[in-house]
Amino acid sequence: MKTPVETGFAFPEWAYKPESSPGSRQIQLWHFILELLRKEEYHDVIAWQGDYGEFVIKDPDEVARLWGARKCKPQMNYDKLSRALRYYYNKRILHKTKGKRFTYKFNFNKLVLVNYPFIDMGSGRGVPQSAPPVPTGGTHFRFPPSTPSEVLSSSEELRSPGVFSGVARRMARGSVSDCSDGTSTTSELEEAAGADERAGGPDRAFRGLLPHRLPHDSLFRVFGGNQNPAGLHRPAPRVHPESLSPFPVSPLPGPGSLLAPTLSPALSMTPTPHLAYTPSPSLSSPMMGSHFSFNPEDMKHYLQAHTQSVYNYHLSPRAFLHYPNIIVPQPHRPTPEKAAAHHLHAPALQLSHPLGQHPVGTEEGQQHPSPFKFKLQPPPLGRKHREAGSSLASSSFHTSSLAGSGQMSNSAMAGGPPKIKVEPMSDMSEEDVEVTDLSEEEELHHNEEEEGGMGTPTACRRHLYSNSNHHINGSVSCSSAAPPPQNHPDDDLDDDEEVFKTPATPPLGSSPACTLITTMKSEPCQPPISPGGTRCIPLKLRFKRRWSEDQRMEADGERDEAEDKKVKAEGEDEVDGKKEESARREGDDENRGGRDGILGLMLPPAPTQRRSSSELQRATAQLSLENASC
DNA sequence: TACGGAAGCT
DNA sequence: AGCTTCCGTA
Repeated sequence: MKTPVETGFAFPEWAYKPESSPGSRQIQLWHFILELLRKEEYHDVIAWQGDYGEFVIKDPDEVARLWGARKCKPQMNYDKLSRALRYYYNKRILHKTKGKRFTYKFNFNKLVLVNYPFIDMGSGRGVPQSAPPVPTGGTHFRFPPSTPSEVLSSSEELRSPGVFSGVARRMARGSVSDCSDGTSTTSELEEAAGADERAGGPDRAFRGLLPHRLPHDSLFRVFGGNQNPAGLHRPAPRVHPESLSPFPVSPLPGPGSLLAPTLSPALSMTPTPHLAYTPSPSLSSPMMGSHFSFNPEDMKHYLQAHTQSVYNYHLSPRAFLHYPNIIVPQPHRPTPEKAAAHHLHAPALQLSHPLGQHPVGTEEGQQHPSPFKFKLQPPPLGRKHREAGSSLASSSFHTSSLAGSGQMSNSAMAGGPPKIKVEPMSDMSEEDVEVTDLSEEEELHHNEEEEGGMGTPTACRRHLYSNSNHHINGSVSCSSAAPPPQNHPDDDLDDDEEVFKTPATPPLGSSPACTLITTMKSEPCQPPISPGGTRCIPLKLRFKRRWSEDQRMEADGERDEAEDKKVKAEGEDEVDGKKEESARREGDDENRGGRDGILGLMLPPAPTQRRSSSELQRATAQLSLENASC
């Protein structure tokens, strides 16, 4: 096995430039943390530990000092640093590992998104510059440099996945340069970096991080794995308890790896797709074939994967929509079947895929030529909100509504009430949650069926949920037929919360939509997608729904948050006290929904579509066409 | 030790 | 936006 992590991971420079800080050259704390984590020399100060993505600050004062040096804030201390970290809770970049001192955990989902912020599929020419060793020559992928300057140096920097190896370091330097502390982290880091480079160059660094060379794909995968935190399957992942990167990468290079039992379902779900799409040949191969190509299909998969990630991780679907420069080539329309086929190829993956794919993915993704803007940071709800979430309304779901949620819900719900043990909402940590999905197998079957036949991609969004967190077993499946939908038990509200929040109304399509989120809500799940081709519709619906939500979200987003907060404030006491109970009640009441997870399910009234955009329409139209084909 | 509001800075 | 600083609370 390789240690994924050894040094840490490599994020392409652009990874460090979240949309959130466009243009900002200042290093962000989380970037900095990753940087430290990546350097062995800092392992005594901060290191990966525990679950994937989980790290412990061994020497808070030192970390604070380093951070202060980097930011030229001599007054920095752990108290302040930790405040900044807490600030990330809301952004969902991090969450605290409860019960473990100075231990936090990254939400790689977001990071993942960040990783592939700009994909220009439109032009066939793009190549993933940032991508590590890219197997295939011409890919459509292109990772535009955040800044022009970066572009210049791009080749190398971008190329190396090693995070700081290239740009990051530079950035660091630049940012730090002003401060001439001697202690500045920057210099230290730089040195380290230099060492790395000398040693092997970017590639090397990269390798160090991941098992083989993990391309972005790998990263995705990893993330997925990480995400699963549930620890469900944790089996394979971590090689070294400590130095490790958050990515539990499966040792298996090829598709097999994906499928590998060890991988958690979650992995398969989220990550898998990614893998498929990833550039790296070895990894990607499973689904796509031996080599990854940036052809439309691949891209589609890729998008799907992203989508999945979004859903899985509770990222707001909006993210996709907003995705800045994603241009999906519209080559030939990918047939759903194909997508399915891909999924099928990788069994394990498949399972996961179904869910994930649909959501945005595949068809949608491909179909839409229009560029989406991606927002990395969905409006985070406060914990309380989430917890209270149940209260529901507040947040409302973002959800993903779209398909993702729908399916998810379906699958989750449909899947029969999986028994899930969920911790009180309050606790989001994945670790804590244990979920058992009784219906896993069934779900899986269903999924297969769906994919294969009905396929819809939709089917399994649920996995996302589960994957994302809770699926312990790893089996991820979506149950199409399953009866009572269960909400997903989500433990990790952080990640999931958004997901759960779905608009209550199923706007667009009511129908078939079992797949749609609607299901989640209350209706027992209707058979998700009926084999008859329903799926086509669902996609549209989903798409629309998503769109609607997206629209709504944007409009309401801030407001919602505010409301949430209010709610929280108002109801907090009550909610807190009752969280668990209420959650359960909800579950019981609705029955369909999972218990706790359900909270999220409780959806607020459906938002009305506020507006439509030409792009959307176009996309929809395209989807329709595709569907028609179905 | 941790959380999160509030205000302020860049 | 992304912290930084301060502070009250648990």
